Amino acid sequence: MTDEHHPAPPRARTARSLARETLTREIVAAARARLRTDGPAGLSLRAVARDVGMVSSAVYRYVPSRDALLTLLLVETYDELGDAVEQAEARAPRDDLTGRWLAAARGLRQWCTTHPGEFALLYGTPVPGYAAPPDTVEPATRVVRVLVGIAADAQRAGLHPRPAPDGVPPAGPVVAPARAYTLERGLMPDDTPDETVVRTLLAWSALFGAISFELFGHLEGSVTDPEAWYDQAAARLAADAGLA
Amino acid sequence: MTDEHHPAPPRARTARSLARETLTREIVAAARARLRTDGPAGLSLRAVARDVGMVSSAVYRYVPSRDALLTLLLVETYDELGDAVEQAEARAPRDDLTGRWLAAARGLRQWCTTHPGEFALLYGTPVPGYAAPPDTVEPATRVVRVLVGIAADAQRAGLHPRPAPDGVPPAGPVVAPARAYTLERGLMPDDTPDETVVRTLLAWSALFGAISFELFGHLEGSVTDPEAWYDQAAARLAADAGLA
DNA sequence: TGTACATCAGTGAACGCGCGTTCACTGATGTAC
DNA sequence: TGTACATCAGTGAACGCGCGTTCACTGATGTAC
Repeated sequence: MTDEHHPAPPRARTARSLARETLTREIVAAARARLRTDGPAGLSLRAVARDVGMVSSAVYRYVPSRDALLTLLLVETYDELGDAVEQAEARAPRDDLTGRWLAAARGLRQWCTTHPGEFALLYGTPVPGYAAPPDTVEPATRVVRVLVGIAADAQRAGLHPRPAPDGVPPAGPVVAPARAYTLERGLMPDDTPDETVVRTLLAWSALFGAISFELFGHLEGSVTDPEAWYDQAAARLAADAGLA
Repeated sequence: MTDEHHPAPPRARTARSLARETLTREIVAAARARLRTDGPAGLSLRAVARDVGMVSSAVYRYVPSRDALLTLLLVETYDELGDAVEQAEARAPRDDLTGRWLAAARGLRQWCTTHPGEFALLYGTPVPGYAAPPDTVEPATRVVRVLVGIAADAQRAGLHPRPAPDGVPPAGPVVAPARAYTLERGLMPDDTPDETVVRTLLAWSALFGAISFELFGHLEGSVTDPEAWYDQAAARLAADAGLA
């Protein structure tokens, strides 16, 4: 797991290990800043090296390759976003389900709009030639798990989403994998109806659709106050998901 | 408007002008294929030249620069997507509003999933350093105009969306620019309620959120049949927008 | 129908640039005695 | 506390590569008479 270039951090807080930590942080910070200007696909170790005032080969003491840096960024930013959404949601009173939903949704947008480069990395076009390793999967699920938690509490509180519209085929098969995932982890009560699961998934992807449209410029001309528009959208998604 | 390198096409169908047309098409086709493998940000004139069997400088007879090629691709693919959605919607009976909506939504997903490279260009991370010129704006609005058309017919048919949830601030200011846009172009009746406009915008961005999640890999693990899931989502968005 | 000139398509070399990554080297820091 | 050796951080040069774009040139096509 360790090799000569990337040893496990020693237990002693030596000057060297402290310097290593700061410089690693500086490199990651510079890389994140670069995301905004150059885009995830344009991320360059040499540019990052210049930004932190190192010669390009020196960053290889800290990061084994460009792909590894991308992975580092993915994990760190997925986690940071997860933290932001969890903390925003946690601030709302437990029994105010709509309030919790709106808080989570706003926390989500808040983080994304203040970190557009990172948003592009996480939710924009995947970087060609780069395949995210399995360690990025768990951090990537944190946002949707917050939403699932709210839906689960709504289910426990006896609230139910709107019934499926007429003529729609049963949602069971469609949501089976998602249901299995949440049940295995005890994220939802066993008796959660299919409709709740569909609605949660729909609301989740709809929130990201709204943010993606804002950040990628598709609201230009039709929405001048994206924050207010997002709030309107989030409130309706909450109501449709049966949170009130 | 014309210069020595990019003259207006002559009226006569000379061998030269025919060759020019085919080769231009080949270049654009090769560029579109490249989008899938290299991503929009990685689009390279030299790679395209290789693909069409030309020396790199030769493509400058057909396309003045890489940015111009991007613009060409944007306009062509926005228009192709617009055609696809319009035609899909046009095949449904006029008075079946939900049917028209579902047809449009499916046509949208169908085109996007069969053209993932182009989808990334249109709706993924914007290409750093490239600013889309104004001529791309009109083609970009064609999809939402189809949805607005359906909502307008629903309004004319006396159908109304669900009322806004309790406690939500008035949507009027938020949708004012969108309403102005549609009114100027006669796309919606004057008396269309704010709620219809919000719901249409929400449904529009939610559809793209769903497609973006599918194509960019965010449904992995939670949805195994993205087409069926999309249908479920689209049906609910239609119902919530008051189409039935 | 034939010729003379103008236009255009495609070539190949070149420009200056940036990229990821490796490697032998230096000097500083850490560790064991 | 001091010394000897091992580890590590950072340097600078180099590798082979791809990029967008320009330019002088050639041969083929088109047009005017």
